[in-house]
Amino acid sequence: MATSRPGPNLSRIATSLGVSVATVSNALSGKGRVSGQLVERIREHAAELGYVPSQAGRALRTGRSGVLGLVLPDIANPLFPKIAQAIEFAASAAGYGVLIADSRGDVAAQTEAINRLVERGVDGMVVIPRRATRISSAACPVAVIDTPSTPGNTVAADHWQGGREIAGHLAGLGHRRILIIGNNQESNVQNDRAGGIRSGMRPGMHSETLWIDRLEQENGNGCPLGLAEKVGQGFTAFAALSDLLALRALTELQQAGINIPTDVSVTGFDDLIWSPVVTPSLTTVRMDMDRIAGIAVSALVDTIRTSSIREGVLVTAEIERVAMQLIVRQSSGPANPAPRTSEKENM
Amino acid sequence: MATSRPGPNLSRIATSLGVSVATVSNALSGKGRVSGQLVERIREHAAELGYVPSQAGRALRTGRSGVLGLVLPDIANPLFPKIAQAIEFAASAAGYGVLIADSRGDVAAQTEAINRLVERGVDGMVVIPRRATRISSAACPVAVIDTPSTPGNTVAADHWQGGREIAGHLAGLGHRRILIIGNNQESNVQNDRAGGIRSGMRPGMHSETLWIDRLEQENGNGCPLGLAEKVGQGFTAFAALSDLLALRALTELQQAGINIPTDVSVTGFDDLIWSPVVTPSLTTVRMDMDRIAGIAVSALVDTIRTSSIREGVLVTAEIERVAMQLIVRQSSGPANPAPRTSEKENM
DNA sequence: TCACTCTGATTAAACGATTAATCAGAGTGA
DNA sequence: TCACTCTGATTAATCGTTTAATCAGAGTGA
Repeated sequence: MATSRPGPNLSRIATSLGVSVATVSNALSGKGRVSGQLVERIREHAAELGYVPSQAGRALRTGRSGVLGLVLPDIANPLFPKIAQAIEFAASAAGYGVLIADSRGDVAAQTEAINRLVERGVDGMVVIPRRATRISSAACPVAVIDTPSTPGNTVAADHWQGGREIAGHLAGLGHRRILIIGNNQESNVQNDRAGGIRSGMRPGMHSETLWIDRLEQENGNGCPLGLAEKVGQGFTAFAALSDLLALRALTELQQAGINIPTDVSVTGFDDLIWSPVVTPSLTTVRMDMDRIAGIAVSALVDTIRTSSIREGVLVTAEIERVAMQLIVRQSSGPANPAPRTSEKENM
Repeated sequence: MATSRPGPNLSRIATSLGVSVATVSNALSGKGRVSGQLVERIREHAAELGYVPSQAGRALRTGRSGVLGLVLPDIANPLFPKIAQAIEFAASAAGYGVLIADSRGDVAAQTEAINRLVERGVDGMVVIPRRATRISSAACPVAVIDTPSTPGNTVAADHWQGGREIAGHLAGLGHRRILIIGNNQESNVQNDRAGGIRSGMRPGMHSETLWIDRLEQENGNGCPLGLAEKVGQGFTAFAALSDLLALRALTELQQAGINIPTDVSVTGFDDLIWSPVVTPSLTTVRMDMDRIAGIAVSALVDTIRTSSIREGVLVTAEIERVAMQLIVRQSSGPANPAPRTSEKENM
């Protein structure tokens, strides 16, 4: 129950040096008027005492906690490690801590998670929204990372352009019939990626889109996608809208005895952890998460600094879209004019 | 710059009701002596004003922030989503927030991350340590989640037993020669898993262990593992020590024209997100992260409640190991007495 | 009636930092 | 010398909550 004081505080330093707390505070923050040598002495002494300012005291006085919230409604998302890492890094560099909030599940839980963060006094938050939900702005500045086409988006990877990269790459390899494999038609991100692919196709090319969640509603989770059949229909390239889907396609095709990239090509999105190490390694498109996180966080921090306290605003950044980068690996190759599923050549 | 007051505070409620702040505080926390009806009135009024206690004020007074730190030195780890989700859920249920800290890289960075958390005033932290590092306990209670064989471990999945499950499963399918595929020999977790597999093998069974990092030091990252050759040497089962490695093995074998599970079996660990959806879906062993997180957090919270402030202790829990659960899917099947790599049957 | 206890409330002092307001003293120009 | 400015420091209030200490009043037993 004891509320002892573990570390030294301002007043300890002050009395120990025979000056006032205000002077110590000013010296350390460099704000008031303190003589150069005194500043020196105070800083030195503070350092040697191992002084760490109390966030609680500061927060109480200033009304700012120095903490940002990170809301990831789709936390099972395999992109999470990258996102969390990038946000934490950027925030930490700006002197902020990162409080995570997960809403397992529905939109109500997302709102609830946001409220929890607000109650904990975050100064602002970064939200990667659940598919197609709008953030009714909370009681603090909010930066949204989704996709440039989403209204209210702060900054995001240019998924549309990423799609064009994929289309261009496949077109250059001579592919004419492309099957786009998506998960959920509600997802802004996936829609933009698919749209980008379609818009990047050259005359004479044809695409079809397969949305897996529909298929799974009928046939159960993890059901076969029937890709071998698609190969029979003349599709030579499978452009998945995420690396997880690409992996699923890759293994299903391989299991059916179809060789990649000899028979057909497979591409993904995101450059997730397994993409470089599967066989064949996955051609994909990478987003510069560090850059995106950096922009989001610095825009957020700027807004926090300039806006009055507890104001709910959607943060805007100068750069709203960050280019994606095509990573060509082994899973894509020249189009095979007539791939056969029944016989195959080993190299 | 204005330090305005966004929400109502204790004194607002107090004056509005014509009572003292202390009474309001007591009524809301149920601590002092307040008459039943007054408690009722105060609670009601607080609720309708939408009162939210200031964490800063409380933290300053009590010396507790209500925040736990989560240190994940190996944040790129694909297990991260599950861990973070489970910890956040458990902490949130106990009334705590979760501050994340990532140390990209070395052990020094890990220490630095821990310090950052301490500076932010966390009441305790959960650490998933970098391979084989010991946590020199910080200035607050620390719960460690690694593996039961690690000294100082608080609670963890029983990786050894998980290994035995795998061994038993493969033995039951008639496999006699097993190749264990690990990543890093320094990892306590992987060593325990491998040890469990070996200890669970029946007489007449034989195993060999392939550590990938060595291979990659010579041949570069993402190099082939030469598994087809191992099949030629009579190995019929490949027991990877993580699902990522299993995936790598699976695709390499498939690409070499070896059918799974007809020719050989592949198993993993962790039941990561892709395990159910690849073809063939992956037989693996799942850890009950929710349970582990629950135990770790409640042990941590208990320690925080009872110990005096800022004391650095390694938390211990009653239950130290949590059983892993075998998930049998399609990637494992009866041993094929003489698998051939050059020809295969499609079902 | 007096001394005492018990109840239900209030008072006031923290916690640690920030910052506006104040102040002492030195220097300066007329 | 006086009025003024400038510098370098101090004083004191404040943020919102918790909690030990205090207090007024009612009830009680002798």
